[in-house]
Amino acid sequence: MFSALQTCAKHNMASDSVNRPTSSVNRPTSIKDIARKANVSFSTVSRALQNSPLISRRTAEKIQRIARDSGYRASAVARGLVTQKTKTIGVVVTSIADPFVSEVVDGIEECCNDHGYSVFLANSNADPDRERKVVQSFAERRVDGIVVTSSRVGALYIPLLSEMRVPIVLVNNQHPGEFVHSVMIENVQGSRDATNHLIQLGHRRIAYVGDRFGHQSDTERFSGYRQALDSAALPFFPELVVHGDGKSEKAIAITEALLRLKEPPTAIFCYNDMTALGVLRSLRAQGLRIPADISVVGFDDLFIASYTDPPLTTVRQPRKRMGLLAMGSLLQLMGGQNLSQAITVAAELVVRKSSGPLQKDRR
Amino acid sequence: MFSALQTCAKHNMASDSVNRPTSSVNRPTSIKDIARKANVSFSTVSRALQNSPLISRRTAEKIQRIARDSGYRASAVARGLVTQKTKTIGVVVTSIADPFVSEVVDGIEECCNDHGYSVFLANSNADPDRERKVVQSFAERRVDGIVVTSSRVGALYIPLLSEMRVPIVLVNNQHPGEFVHSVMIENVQGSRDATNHLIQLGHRRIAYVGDRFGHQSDTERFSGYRQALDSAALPFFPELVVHGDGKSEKAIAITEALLRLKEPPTAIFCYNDMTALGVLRSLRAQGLRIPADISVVGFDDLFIASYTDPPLTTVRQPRKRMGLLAMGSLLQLMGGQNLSQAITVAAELVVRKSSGPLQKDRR
DNA sequence: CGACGTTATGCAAACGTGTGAGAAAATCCC
DNA sequence: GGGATTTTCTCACACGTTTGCATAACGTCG
Repeated sequence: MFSALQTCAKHNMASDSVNRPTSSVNRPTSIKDIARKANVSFSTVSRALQNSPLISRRTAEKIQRIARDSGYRASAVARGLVTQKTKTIGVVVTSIADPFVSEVVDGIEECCNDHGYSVFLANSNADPDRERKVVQSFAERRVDGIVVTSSRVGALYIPLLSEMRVPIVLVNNQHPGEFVHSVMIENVQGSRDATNHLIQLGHRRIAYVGDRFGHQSDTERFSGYRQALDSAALPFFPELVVHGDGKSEKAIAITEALLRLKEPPTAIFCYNDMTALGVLRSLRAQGLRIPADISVVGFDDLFIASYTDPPLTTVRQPRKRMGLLAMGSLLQLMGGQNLSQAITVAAELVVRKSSGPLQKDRR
Repeated sequence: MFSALQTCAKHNMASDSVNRPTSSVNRPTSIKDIARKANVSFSTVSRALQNSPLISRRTAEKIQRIARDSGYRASAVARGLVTQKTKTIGVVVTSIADPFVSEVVDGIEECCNDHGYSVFLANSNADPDRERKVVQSFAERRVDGIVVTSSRVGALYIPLLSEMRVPIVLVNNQHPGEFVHSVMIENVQGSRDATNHLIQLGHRRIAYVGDRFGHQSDTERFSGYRQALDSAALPFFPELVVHGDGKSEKAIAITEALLRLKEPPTAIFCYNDMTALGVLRSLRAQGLRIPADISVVGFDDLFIASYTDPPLTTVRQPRKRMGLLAMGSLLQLMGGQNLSQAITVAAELVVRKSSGPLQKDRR
């Protein structure tokens, strides 16, 4: 047996030194090249570069110098094959061009970079098929973990999660469910704060322009609006609640309809800033002064919110921090810890110039 | 020799079947698992899954069925190791949260996805050190190509490029140089069109609010502005040219100074939309009507441009298309083709409501 | 019936790294 | 000075694929 192994080894080495000179494809310098230059075996090189205590300082320093001088970069793919860890995570987003998403990704990337991970980015375009394909590609890449942002198909991940054995964290997902880990904004508290703010300014007829009916975040924000009305003992007017689609065009038509009511609202709380943008434009087109004639409040605090005319009062989602938190959870999960709780993040009311007391006199 | 190989093989197989049951780490199913289930060698499985003509239809179908049923995903990392192609590209951006950048990345990602590539995303935060580290990490990952967006340190890549042998494409880079491939917006043409537009509206005193002095894109946009004045035989007033920093706060102060001139401009052409945002806000604060009293034109056509009051006339950069083009070039380069030309993309004037003829009478 | 193509499959060598086991060398202790 | 111990390094295997080459199975033809 022993002699067989010997022969085997010799054969390997022979074929090795025969093959080497024919490397016309110009591979990147490998650990073997360094070993040859340093006159040690390549496993010594491997240990030296990891600062293993098994290697003497002198040898280690010599090897490290040679490696540096010859611009050697250890292959992460070879390392990943043997360690079964790629130090890689996959990020699935609906669209990276969405400003909400891109800031979350900013946070994720920063955290990854600090911990030696690289991030694979993939758009799903909100298409479940595409989303499935993307996750499969992550499976082939053998990512160590996955973050999914703003997906509407969280349920999809439950079977996938059991199939590929990597942790998944969802950010602002539609149905966070119980099987997966998630980071969520406090929709209820945020919109309660926003509505309370309007109530304190003296408003009694406050409209809510929502997203499509049935979407979880819309339901939650509406619920915060109701809670604020109730705890102020204000009446709820069903005709002041309208469903949009989270975009500004639709909001324009909706606003016109609201203004045509016998008793129009004196304030409009919007599902998000994009909706508020449409509302603002429509109000201006009608010649109304903001906030003297009518107040507007948004949700998200997109970058644009401080540049509207007047600057928009809105509810801030700390997007980058949410990305950091998601990645923090993922790191813990990948480290084998078993946290089960979903993280929620407080939403912060940002008061600007689009909300104020009603001023009928000056009309 | 032959018997040595035999022994070697037997040894391998023996150790293999001994080790297998101890796999308590729960690895993903590998090609060998499939081979065992299908009662064929694992190389047959490999060929069957690639639809190699060497495998009979019957066997191939059987294997494919088994693979599908057991949720097998071939390891891209193992494949990458042997093929020396990872089907992976690296994207370096200054900040993914920048709306310009994120749309370029959107285009890149789309193109990658269509061609079976995955994208590694990394922020450089405009820090050259960080940028170097990021590229080194890409080198370790053995990416097949690199795209860099909006970097100010293009020169950095020339040595790096020769060290790691992968093609690089730059998008809107500061100094595209001659050694690398790039996609650039037509700054000169774009700002010439914008300035001409103002001239045709009857403006004679047109200010230019630039970026920091010395930045290439600023120099080019200023040059387009000069060309338009010259070819219309209009005088050039140095006092109407001011350097900002591409952000809106600075633009506010600059605008105030411009209005304090003995003969203030009747139109302001801005280096970018962010600058224009500051200009608009400042003009509004002074009680000026736009465009009746003064016209404003931006550059970039950020999403926000159509939501300002009034909507901003600006020059569009087709960001997503630039991403697609960059990735298209990269695909060709990775395919071994040797394109040497830099791609330039036409900028398109988008006329909205912030520009118009002067109306002194109605003041 | 044997020589010879074809076709379908298996074998084994890579790819570049990590790592446990053990050999060799150096050092120490009595 | 010889064995014990420590230090330093090497061997060989593994990770999960792809792929050139060998070969077995199966006609086909002279």
